[in-house]
Amino acid sequence: MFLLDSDYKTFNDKPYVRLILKNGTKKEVFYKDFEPYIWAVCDEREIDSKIRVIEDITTEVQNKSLKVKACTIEDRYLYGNKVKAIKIIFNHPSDVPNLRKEIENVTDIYEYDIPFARRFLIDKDILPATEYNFNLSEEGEFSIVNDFQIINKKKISVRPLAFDIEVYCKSKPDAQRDPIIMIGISTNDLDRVFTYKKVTADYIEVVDNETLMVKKFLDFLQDYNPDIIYTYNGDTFDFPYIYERAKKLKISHPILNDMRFDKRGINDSSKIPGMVHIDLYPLSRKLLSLNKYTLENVYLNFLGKEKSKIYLLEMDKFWEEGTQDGLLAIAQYNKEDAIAAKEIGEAIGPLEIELSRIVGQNIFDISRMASSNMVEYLLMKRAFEEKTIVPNKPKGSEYLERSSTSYEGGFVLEPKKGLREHIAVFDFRSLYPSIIIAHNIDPNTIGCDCCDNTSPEGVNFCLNKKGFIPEILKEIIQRRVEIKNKLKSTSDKTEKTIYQSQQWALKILANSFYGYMGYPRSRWYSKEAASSIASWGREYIHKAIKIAEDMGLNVLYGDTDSLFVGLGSEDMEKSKEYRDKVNSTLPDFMELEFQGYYRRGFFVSKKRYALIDKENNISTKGLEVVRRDWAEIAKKTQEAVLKTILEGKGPEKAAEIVIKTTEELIEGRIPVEDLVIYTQLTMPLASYKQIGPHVIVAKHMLERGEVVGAGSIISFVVRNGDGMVRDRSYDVEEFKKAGYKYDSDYYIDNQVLPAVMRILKGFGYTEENLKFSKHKQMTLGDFF
DNA sequence: TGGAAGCGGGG
DNA sequence: GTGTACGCTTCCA
Repeated sequence: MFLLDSDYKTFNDKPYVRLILKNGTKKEVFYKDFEPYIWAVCDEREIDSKIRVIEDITTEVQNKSLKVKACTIEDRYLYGNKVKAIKIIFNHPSDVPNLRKEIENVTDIYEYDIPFARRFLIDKDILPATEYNFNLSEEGEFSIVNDFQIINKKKISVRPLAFDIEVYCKSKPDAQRDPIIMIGISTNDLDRVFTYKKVTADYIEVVDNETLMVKKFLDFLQDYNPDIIYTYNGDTFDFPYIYERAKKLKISHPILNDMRFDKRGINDSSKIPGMVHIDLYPLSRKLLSLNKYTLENVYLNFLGKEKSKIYLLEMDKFWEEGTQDGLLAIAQYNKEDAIAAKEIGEAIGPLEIELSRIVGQNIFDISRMASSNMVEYLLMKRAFEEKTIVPNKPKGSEYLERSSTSYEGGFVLEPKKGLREHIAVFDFRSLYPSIIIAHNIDPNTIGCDCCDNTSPEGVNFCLNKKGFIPEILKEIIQRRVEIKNKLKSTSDKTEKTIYQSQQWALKILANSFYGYMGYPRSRWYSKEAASSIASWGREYIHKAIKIAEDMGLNVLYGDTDSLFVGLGSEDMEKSKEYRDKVNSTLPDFMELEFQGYYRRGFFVSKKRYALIDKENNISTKGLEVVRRDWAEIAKKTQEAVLKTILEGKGPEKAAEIVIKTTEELIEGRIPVEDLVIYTQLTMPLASYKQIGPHVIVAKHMLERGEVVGAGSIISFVVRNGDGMVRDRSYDVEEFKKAGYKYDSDYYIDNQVLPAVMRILKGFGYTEENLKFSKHKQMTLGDFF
């Protein structure tokens, strides 16, 4: 049996930890005797009197009087020192925030903000997604956990389901108005699409109306009872939409009662207890480095697969017309989206499971946690084992102070601009983790007189004192080495997937320790540690650059732990020679790795470059404009420029494209559709202090009786004339109806040129020589 | 120049 | 839920 998910429930004012266990089937069980607690530390001579004060604290909440349950004295460590700590035990987790303020007036407190169910996993040393023997007994209608033992088995089996909905809408989907037209499902057993207009295919099930379709889906979910639900953006779209729509349609269903929505600013989440919802959109953003995170793009770039496309307008039309072909096109698209989500889930899900097993927190939480947060839970688990009290998160003022003090990060070499051929890319393997271990960098090892271990920043770290963080990191690195060896020696496909995910999980964690110590919200924050790590890193990359230059190699660019070297030809021997030479000078634990060869590329400025490999795969960094607040003409022109240069046709050819576009703009030949800029109103109109074009346009639309407000996406075009841009902006309909002419200067100077200049700046072009001019005779010489 | 505001994915 | 939250870029004032 393994733990799939956990939380807690209250019965008769007492908290019970609820565990969802899986063993072929799912079982809900409870743990009775876990008590919420926090730590208090004060001068040892005052312990008894402080305890008496704490035990007397009473507070009223909703006519109920709250008191702490009990206090005990325990031996603990705090910041490396042995202390007698007061363990303050509470009756219920919600008593902690209610009594906390008053206790804080009496003495310093710790570990007051660790959620109850998470605390349970830490203290009881239960790893989710890991096989255990749970000894259960029945008490009335409840299953109670008596005890448990871990079984060392690496394989668990989970039952996934992915789904996706399609909505019929004219603008932004609104659950009060716009119906769901199809729901697609993909599992290991079947792929299915539910809809309610007549269309025939073996995977489609047609019901009478939307209400029955939604019910059918909810029934399916309940009957299939998946362990994991994969969606793409289900946190903020599919789940809330189904919920709202079901409410509107007056559907009642047990699944709806179980759904929970957690709105936390940017981090919304949707969940059904017992079914772990993994939203692949935020995960893809976290794990993959792409310049666009549409399902289509992730599917293509991560799995190398394509799926059928459909335009929103097309979908509306197909649904309205209701022809077999049209409906089939929507259904096919819907099905393939669900399949894509499932396949991406199968590639990423195992990683989340491994992270969950290593960090010791629920898969659901892990899939939504930033990696620095995972590091923190890992450290907290270890701290508990070592009887160490966890440091507090910074309070508001301290957080602000930490945020405002910056330190020098990695070294970034100013790139050699222009087009280059034969580029070898090298990376230091785990540069920062290696430094942390080698130099024993930890908030508690800072400052000693006994060791010769001072960072270029001037901070000394003791090598004789045990460093909590480097110890844990060392174990992670060692585990990863072992797993990579196992990976090499197995040919079993399932084992390979597991090892692959395990080593990926360990790599993510190892690489997050540096960021963790420099992250202002960390419990184990240390600016000295983080800045020292970075300073040692700079030293290593400088040495590697020096070696390249001594070998006569052309270092084109470098950033923190990577180097881009011009080889002059496709000289793999030279590349190897360089790598080996650097490695012979590095300490054992560190290694420069050859990452790849690119036949062509260019560097514009720090963090901005593009490369093309032998298979014509283009990778870019910091260049592309793919956001909706850029007009199509800017995106199109930029893409053409990028391709032209990387294909080796020369920047002159790219410049010609730009000049031609500006000419077409001036002559009014660009269709209005390519000039639309989309901007969302994020607040009520009255709240705006800075009035942008979209705000004015929205006001006009409102005056005309159109429904716009917070959340509306305003599309506008800029008209020619003088004055502020915002006073010349109109929504597309009005712009067309009035027969306005667009402002070519605006589109040239604020859209096309900034987009292409990101690239062409590196080739010596200025805005001026990319604009079409009737009077100017262009020659190559003008450009340089 | 600082700070306000928008972006992202989904249909 | 013992948790109040991103990281960057662009433009207005």
